[in-house]
Amino acid sequence: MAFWLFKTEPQTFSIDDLAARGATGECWDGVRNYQARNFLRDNVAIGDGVLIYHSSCRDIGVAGTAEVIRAGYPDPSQFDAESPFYDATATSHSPRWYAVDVRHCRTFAQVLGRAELSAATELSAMQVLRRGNRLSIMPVSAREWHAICGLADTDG
DNA sequence: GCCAACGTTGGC
DNA sequence: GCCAACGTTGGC
Repeated sequence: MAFWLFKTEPQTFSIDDLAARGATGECWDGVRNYQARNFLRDNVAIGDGVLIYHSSCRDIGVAGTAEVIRAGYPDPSQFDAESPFYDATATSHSPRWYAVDVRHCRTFAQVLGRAELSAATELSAMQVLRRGNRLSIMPVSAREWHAICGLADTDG
């Protein structure tokens, strides 16, 4: 079992939106970066844990957790001419972009902000905390995962 | 709104 | 295949 961090802008799709999807979960589509695509296509597996990270908003940070319920498959939005994620160069025979499905597990009492995360020694090397980081899908170590769950448990 | 950092594009 | 220009991301 592996752990991941997925970024999302909550004004577009938040942890509450994910929670509202219940056990059905949500297709995590629209990822248009090759490194992130490769993770979705090749590495993200059913049962993996996902930190839901809110970016570009007032309360930046880890908002809760989710679980992968479907591994990588061609992102349907690349074939949808009406979608902002449409990619005319992609074909069903040769898809370019991938998605996974996730379902909500937990909403933290408070969003764990960057200052709080940075203060934890176990999280000193966390990729999302690195300056200039722009990856929207990135691996998280088991140690980081457990440290963050621990912070959430003792928070609020 | 600013600006640094990054990924992508396109001319050569 | 290099690399400068450009557009985007994302914290502040």
